Amino acid sequence: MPELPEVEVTRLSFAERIAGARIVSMRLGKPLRWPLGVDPASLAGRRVLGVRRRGKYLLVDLDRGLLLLHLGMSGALSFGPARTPAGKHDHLDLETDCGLLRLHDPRRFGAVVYAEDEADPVANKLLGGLGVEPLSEGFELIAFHRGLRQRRAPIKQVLLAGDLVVGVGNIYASEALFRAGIRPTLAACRISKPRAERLRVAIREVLARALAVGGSTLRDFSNAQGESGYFQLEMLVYDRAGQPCRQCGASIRQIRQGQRSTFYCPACQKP
DNA sequence: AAAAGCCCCTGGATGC
DNA sequence: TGCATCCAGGGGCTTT
Repeated sequence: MPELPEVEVTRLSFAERIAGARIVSMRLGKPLRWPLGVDPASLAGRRVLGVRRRGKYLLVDLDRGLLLLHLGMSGALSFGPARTPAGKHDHLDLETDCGLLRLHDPRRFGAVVYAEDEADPVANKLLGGLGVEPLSEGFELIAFHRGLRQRRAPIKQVLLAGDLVVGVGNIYASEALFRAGIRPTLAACRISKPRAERLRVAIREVLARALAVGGSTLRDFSNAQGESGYFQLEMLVYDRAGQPCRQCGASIRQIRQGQRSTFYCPACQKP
């Protein structure tokens, strides 16, 4: 479910409302990807300062320590008045005096991890190897092209790896490569500087557009206010195997790369 | 160092 | 209706 736009949309939908809230209690459901790393009861009484995002992680800053949240493949957050008891897939309930922050995650690839600070070994292990933020000033051509040049793997998989640039997942990798006219199977090191610039711009535009329309809701994504996204209506290649390219009419192809589906137009995207 | 595979887990869609 | 198989928006870890 959640790539950078969905995570950011989620953050924007509750960050201001939860800022300043006092934690009343914390309840965990079934195990997520990693243990919390602290006694949940010890967080009672702490104050939430704000919510930041790094890649696909949300960082909930407390007056002491922080919580790292990851939505994995099927996670979604909600924040508001607690109106229903925790369901079988609600694996985090953070009760505050401003509302209940709840993580719903059927597949449990998500995570809730406590760290004293970002230098904490636990936090560093998760955040330390992350690449540049694609929507930041720091995402510039020279370093991006230099990074691509030292990778022989297919460009799609380099984008997904997240150590060069973060936040680009399976949907937006296919979408950005289509907009850049680049075949997903092309070795990253063979992308010329002008094409790298096209790709850089395409990544920014696709992510910014998805963010602006609330992300993509394929199955069940919704932000912390329960609102769904609409980028799926604008997808040009993802999940469109066999359908005509919206640009040239050729049949969209689907292939497997690293056990993930990739979609592209054989005519518009050059090897 | 980089790349390729393997898992973690549940549920929905599809096929027989 | 029941059951088996495949697929899904991620990414850390282990092995080449």
